[in-house]
Amino acid sequence: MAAVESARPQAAKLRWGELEEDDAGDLDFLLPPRVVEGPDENGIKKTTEYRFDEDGNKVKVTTTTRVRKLGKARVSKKAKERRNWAKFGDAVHEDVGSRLTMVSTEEILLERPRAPGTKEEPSVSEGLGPVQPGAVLMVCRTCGKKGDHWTSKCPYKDLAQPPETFVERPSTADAASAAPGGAGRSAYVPPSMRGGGERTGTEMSRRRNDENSVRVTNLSEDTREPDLLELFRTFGPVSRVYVAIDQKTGMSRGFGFVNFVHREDAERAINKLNGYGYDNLILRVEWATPRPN
DNA sequence: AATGAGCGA
Repeated sequence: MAAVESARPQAAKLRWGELEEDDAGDLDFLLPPRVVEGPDENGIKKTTEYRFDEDGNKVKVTTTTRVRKLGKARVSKKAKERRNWAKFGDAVHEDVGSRLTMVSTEEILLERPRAPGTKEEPSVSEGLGPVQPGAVLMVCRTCGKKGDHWTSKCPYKDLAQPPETFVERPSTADAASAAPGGAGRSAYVPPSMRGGGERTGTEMSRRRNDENSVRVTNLSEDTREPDLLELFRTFGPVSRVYVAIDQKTGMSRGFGFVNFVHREDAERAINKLNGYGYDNLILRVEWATPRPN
């Protein structure tokens, strides 16, 4: 660095990036200027320039390039073919060739818990008689009843199939998605649970339920709940799947639980899948012992 | 080898 500065004091004014220049760079003024010819009618451009090579010898460099004519982009055969397709969709009403790209007007409906602008939970006080102030948040997550009892005290909590008499409880999956925010419980339907129909009466619940609970261990670390569901649903309606996740790492802990609506299905699943090779590992499938609360 | 999270007065 010091040597450079003493030899060529003006280099001190250069920024570090400019110092990266080839040493000969400073002597460029000794070279003839660059000459560019063309491009001619064929798009051929010739450039003649001079530089110093690494040994300090003057070298003449001529470059010939073909310049693509403006607006004459190369189009692949396939693309040309596509241009001859008959117009379809919204483009059938367009003049041929007027536009190659159409803006889609297709409506895509997104499911969301509550559409913006709609009101939240109906007020607790409506029609429920006297409600303790401060009890507004007391909504049973099992039956949806407000201001009456906590989930843990729900009279229906042990019922596999909640009675149809539940207040404000949509009885079908369709009703659940058609009335976002209106029901007493979350209207969100996980993707794997959407599209009701077949599943009537076997509603998957996030709620813990120890009925017909099957413990699955020796799961590979990338087995997720949908995978478990796929595997076990062939035995009958599954009310819940759970894969234990390490809260710190977010990784599977290698075990999970599957709850069946019917005990016989659980039993068949255990008999069939215990010792079953899945994702390079041998599954262990057994009855789960209920966890103490 | 291994037994789940959330959701509160």
